Amino acid sequence: MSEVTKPGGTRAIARDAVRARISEVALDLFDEHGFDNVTVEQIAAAVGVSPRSVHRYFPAKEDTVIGDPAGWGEHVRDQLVARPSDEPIWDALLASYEALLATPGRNEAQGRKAMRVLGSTAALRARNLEKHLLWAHLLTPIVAERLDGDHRGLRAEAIVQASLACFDIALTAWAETDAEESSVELLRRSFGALQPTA
Amino acid sequence: MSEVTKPGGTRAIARDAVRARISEVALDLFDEHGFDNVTVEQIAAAVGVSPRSVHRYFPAKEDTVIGDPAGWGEHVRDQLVARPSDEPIWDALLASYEALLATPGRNEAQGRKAMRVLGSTAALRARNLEKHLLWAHLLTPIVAERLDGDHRGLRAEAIVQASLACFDIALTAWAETDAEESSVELLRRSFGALQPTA
DNA sequence: CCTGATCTGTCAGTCTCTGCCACTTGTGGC
DNA sequence: GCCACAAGTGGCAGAGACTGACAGATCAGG
Repeated sequence: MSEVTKPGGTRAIARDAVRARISEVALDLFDEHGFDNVTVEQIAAAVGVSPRSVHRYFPAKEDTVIGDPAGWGEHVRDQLVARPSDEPIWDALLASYEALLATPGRNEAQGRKAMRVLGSTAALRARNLEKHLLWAHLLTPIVAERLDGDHRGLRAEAIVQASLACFDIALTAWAETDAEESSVELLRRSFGALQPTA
Repeated sequence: MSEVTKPGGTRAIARDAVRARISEVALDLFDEHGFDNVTVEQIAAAVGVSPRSVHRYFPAKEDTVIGDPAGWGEHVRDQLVARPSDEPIWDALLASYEALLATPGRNEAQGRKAMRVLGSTAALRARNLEKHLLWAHLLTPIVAERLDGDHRGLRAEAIVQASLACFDIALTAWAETDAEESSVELLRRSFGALQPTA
């Protein structure tokens, strides 16, 4: 994503800008009226393009909120593989997620708004689930490699899914509180709930 | 559901039968051609009713596969509240899910087919997620009551979501294997993955 | 048999999403 | 500066899921 001065770049720049603008306008409308009460036609009108073009930038209405899942998933995976192999698996996962949350360049208010809208609409929760499944596919083999004993595949899947659940709960809680607590703090707390012994 | 000879019951019986028939036919079609490649019109034609009637029995196409989530969720909740209050929370949850899986009157082949179709389609996974959220809303307050210390709400949520993830993973694995292992066995194993210390 | 409630089908309409085609606009070569 | 080509855009038509309204059919109970 975002090459360094790609040949013929002005067009790509314009495209990215339009894409960001659609996403921004859509999020505002969703936050105000609710996802289901806003039509693609309204978004298009607010941005100043045709409904057809909105669908060219975003295959589905939900994608205006979710964004690009694959990129962040690979980021988490890279963090996880970089962890020392003798580290407890839960610590490694927690650290990987923390690195993601600590990534700069993320607008706090915008992020909260996105999470709020996301949590309040079934269609968006569904898209978020697909993102999690994508992440799980990336993380599970790595986790399985670090386990001993039988049934590593199943156990790795359980661990990854459970950790993703914690991640989600932490972000949801973070979106609902008013900046009183950091997302990292909430993430650690939800992770801690699964390990009363640690 | 299914009262004992409800007054004016013949109509209710017919209704339940038609409902079951639609669900059965739809599941077969989905399993053969894929969920997205089967239209409501085709299901209606195969059953012998109008498309409008199919939507009368099932608000959404996905509901023909998922069935009634609320009923089973309440069943699990009842199991959980009946557990001794000094039992470790994970044991109580495991036992509650086990009781659900052990419920008789569930066609094994039909169940596997439903889980197989469910796992292979995004729209159905989404509906399944909504079921889980419904269950989570029922179970979380009960779990929170059994916890000590701070942040019981968040911790209870993490525990419930993680346990539901285990439940789902076990059922998915069960649907993919060929009757070699019982669903209860797989459930215990996935639960065990989260408690290496126990 | 008749009355009223329930069930069903048909029709029209909304909304998301997808091809298709024509038109405009920016890009690069000459 | 001009021109061919690619990329972006808009309008149109259509599929498919779902909803509301209306009219006819069906069945329980008096």
